[in-house]
Amino acid sequence: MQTGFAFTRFADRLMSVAELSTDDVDMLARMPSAIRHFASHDEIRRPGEYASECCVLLQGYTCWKDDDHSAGQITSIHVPGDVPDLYTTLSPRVDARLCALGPAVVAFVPHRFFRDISAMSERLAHALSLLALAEFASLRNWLVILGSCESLTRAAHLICEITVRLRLVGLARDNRIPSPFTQSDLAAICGISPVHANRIIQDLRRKGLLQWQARTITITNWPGLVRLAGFTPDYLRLRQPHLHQEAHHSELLMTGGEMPASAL
Amino acid sequence: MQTGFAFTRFADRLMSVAELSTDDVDMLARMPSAIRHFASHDEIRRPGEYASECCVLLQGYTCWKDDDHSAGQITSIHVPGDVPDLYTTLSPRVDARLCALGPAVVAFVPHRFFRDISAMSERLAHALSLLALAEFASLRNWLVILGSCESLTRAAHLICEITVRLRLVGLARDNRIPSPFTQSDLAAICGISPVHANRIIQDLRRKGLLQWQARTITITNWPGLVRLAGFTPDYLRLRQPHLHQEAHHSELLMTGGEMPASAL
DNA sequence: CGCCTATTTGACCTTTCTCAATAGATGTGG
DNA sequence: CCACATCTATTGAGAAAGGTCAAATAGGCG
Repeated sequence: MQTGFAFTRFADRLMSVAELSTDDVDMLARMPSAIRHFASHDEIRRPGEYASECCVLLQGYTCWKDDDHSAGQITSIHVPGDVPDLYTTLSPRVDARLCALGPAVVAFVPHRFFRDISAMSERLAHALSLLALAEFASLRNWLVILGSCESLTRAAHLICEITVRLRLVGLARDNRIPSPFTQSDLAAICGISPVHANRIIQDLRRKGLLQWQARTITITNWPGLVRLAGFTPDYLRLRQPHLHQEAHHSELLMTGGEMPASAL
Repeated sequence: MQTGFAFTRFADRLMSVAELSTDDVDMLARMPSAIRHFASHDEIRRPGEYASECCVLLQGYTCWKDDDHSAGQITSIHVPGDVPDLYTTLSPRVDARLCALGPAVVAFVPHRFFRDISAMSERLAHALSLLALAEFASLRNWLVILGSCESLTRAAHLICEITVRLRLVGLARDNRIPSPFTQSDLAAICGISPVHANRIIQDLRRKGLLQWQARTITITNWPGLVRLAGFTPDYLRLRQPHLHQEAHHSELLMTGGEMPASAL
């Protein structure tokens, strides 16, 4: 993951769900931010806090973690460009724990900024709404996965989703994604035990779908992974610019040019 | 469940998350609505639809159901006063199936109404935001339950949640809640097979926690059910009016006067 | 009464968990 | 650069939870 100006990943993310004008992007470019670095498993937000700014993730991964019910279940993960606590602009109380999954770089952006750009551009206001709705839809989709898929499918789906979301902001162009998190982290996302997570990963390796070494996951058979996961990116509520939906999806799901849409 | 004017349950629901003035309530009372009745498992909204009004549930239960991944996993259920598709005011596209769980009565209220009251009352606008956030938090909580609890706990938690949510809008004052849905419906919520759901319910009965007959669940040991479920209503993001948090919770969790807060 | 749907039961199988131990990697201070 | 401490990954074995299939039973309703 390479560094750009603070706003660029966020702008990419917004444009993945809504169309923006160049004026809008210019406004985003004026995003004020205090940049902080976190080490793996550092706590970025804690339950009960009152936030006056939002966290725009610049590099790495973060997740919302719930500690209440025994296991530290992870409810969502975030990639660069995401704003995990965007909802605090509506009600500032934080009700879960935001943690870094691996080293992470975060820009703290005052709520005021989001209010200002919403007031200045109808289009940006709408884009922010869509971003929030996309997170809602993602959460619902993950709930479906947890409720109705076995663990192998869950893990495969997770890796597909991370890959596609990274691509949306210009990362993971090859089929390699950074995996600075542990297998236990993956287990906490998928709702399975760490031991079982390990067996699942070995299974994915044995099936020739991916490798996981040196803190990097290399997907060696993307169409196979997509098929195993039953992955379709509809739920990400992506804008489909100038493209028929199927064509757009196949583009996202392609491994770099070799795979026809029929692979779905 | 008894019928009132269309807006009353909705007003109760809003007041469970935010304080409203009498003016605000008067505005709600002018809610225009087209009332429709649905039979069990009827489809109220279907994926791909574009909504121009919201569904305010008046009587019965509804749920969002996802058909994509094999089993028809249910992602959330709603009680009277809830507005399952409130988010369509931000983006009208419906992306799941809204179904009646048992006979249900729904008021269709134009988006325009919600926009109008938001424009007229800052307080109401905020209340609507909080309502949306509460749904988000509920979803996240349910995801934690699915990811980290075994099926007995899931079912117990579900019944606790339904009971408390009914109480918020003045229903289920005794420890009886209507259960017009099938055990298969419960299974689709808890992410388990219908056969297993049946065994779980029998388990709850055998433990003396509840009865389920004549389309009614009678909770015979509320503190026991709460303890088994590890249920705490924090995630519902309820307003705690004039009460210390613990006191408020114990009030909600009480069976009608006999149970001290220490039961938690 | 008879049909249809929902609930219940039993048997068997698969998935997943837990516990416990081993091996590998990473990082730190000497 | 090594030795040690620590965290992470891996493996095995036994047990628990949950799924599937099939059949029997019980309600509800025309």
